[in-house]
Amino acid sequence: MLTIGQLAAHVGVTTRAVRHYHQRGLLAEPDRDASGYRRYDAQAVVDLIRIRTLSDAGVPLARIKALIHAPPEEFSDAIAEVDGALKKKIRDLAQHRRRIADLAAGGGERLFLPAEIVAILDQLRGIGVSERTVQIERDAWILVVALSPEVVPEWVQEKTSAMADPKFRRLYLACDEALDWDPADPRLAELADALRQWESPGSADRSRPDETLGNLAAVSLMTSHAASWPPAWRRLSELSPDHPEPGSAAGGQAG
Amino acid sequence: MLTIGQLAAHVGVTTRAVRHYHQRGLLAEPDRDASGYRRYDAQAVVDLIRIRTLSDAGVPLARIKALIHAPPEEFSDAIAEVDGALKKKIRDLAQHRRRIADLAAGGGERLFLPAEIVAILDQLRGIGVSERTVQIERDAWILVVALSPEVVPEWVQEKTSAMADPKFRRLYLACDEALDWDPADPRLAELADALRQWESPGSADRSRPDETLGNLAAVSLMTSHAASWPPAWRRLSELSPDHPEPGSAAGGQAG
DNA sequence: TTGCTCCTCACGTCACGTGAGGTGGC
DNA sequence: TTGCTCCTCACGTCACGTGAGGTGGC
Repeated sequence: MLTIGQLAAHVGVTTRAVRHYHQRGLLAEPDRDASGYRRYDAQAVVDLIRIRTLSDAGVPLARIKALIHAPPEEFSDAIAEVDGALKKKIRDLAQHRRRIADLAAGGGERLFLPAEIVAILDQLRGIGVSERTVQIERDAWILVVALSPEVVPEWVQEKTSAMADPKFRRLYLACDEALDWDPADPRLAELADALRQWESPGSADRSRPDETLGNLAAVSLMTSHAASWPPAWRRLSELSPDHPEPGSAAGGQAG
Repeated sequence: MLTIGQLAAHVGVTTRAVRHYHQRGLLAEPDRDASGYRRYDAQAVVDLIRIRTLSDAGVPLARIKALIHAPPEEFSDAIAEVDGALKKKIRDLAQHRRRIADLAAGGGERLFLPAEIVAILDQLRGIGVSERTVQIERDAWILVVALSPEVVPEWVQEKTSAMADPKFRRLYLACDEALDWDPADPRLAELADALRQWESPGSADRSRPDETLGNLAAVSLMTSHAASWPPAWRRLSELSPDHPEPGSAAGGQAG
């Protein structure tokens, strides 16, 4: 016969856990000895290991209580279900390992943006765009993805084909340099003109009305986001009334 | 700018969780709009995803709070540690899958007894011992393993070599048949004589004092366990004063 | 006698869940 | 006007952990 401490130690749980299982009605209260101590037989070891095996597998105590007294068929069905849940949990944990690895790798844009957009940001870095501007572009994309995920494929397409145009790349770099200019700087007007003159390579292929309607929400979102832009860019935006977002992720425009 | 619902939905958490992170100081409280609603920018999305990635990986919120403001080196050290914990958790879950599979497989003695003892029990079943007697033997072993694990290898050895002796096997089966006899049945005295006459094959090789001292605790344990035996076996025990446990797991005796 | 185990309350913990009661936006 | 989202308390949940205060066994 075992004391509660011997039972608990052998099964690898605390005495508090054993008492908790008594309280919840999972494990039968054993007889007491002369001094009121609980005395356990071998069956209690078997019962406790069963309880622990299920509990360690993630089964809630209330469910374990029901399963203990369930017919064999219901029990084995439940076990199959628990096994499926464990498999899923293992897959999830493997996924979490990949995600914290992304976290460690420099902060990991992969965590909060789809791969195509990460590729665009890397391309910007590749042509020499400053990290500050890349961050502004990144933040714009994050908001677009969060609020209007349905426009993302189209916008990515436009941005990608724009990036293939050397003129666009030059304009983007020019906006990048203008980041800290005085809003009264006369060169901003020139830059605004150049932006207006640049034509998106893909823009001729699309039907205007669809695009306008589809982007309405996203454009208004970008406009509110523009509040956090540097002064020079806000001025640039005022100088280009057709283009409310000079440095944004919005399709076909330099930033 | 995002409302709390939009932010939460995009990151895949509840609004309650976001407010909880504000309360715990993990996520900065953003500015409010005219009607007192929280308004989030892209950085909040980034911060929340970071928090969630760590939390999903099992890092306590208090630790996440410290890590967010930690230098990069401490951060990556912590990530490595978290990754190790995840690896361990995955191994543990794989182990739990194996254990619930044992549970489903007929209740699984493998769960609460070492393999060599399971083999002994299966051998008993193989020679035709009743399931009731096997259960008594099983329960005896469970108590021995729990209370005196150090004697187990020796007792297993003795029991295994005894089982190789045809005379022992016949005696064991005889005790099995005697399970429900009347305690006054005269055949019990004959059986007790036969038990006394049987000599363990390995007993001549051992030094008596060592054995006696080493088994003292276990023997007294078996004696208390004997209280749960059927009446005929208790009588058998009285008739064999040298052998207090006729049907027990104790080395060298028939059961 | 000392240290260890056992006993029974009963409050604490962790990361939120879940109404309760009320207001703002479309 | 209706339904949905937002707001702030504040108590509830799950599986125990952790003393508090006291007694029994070696």
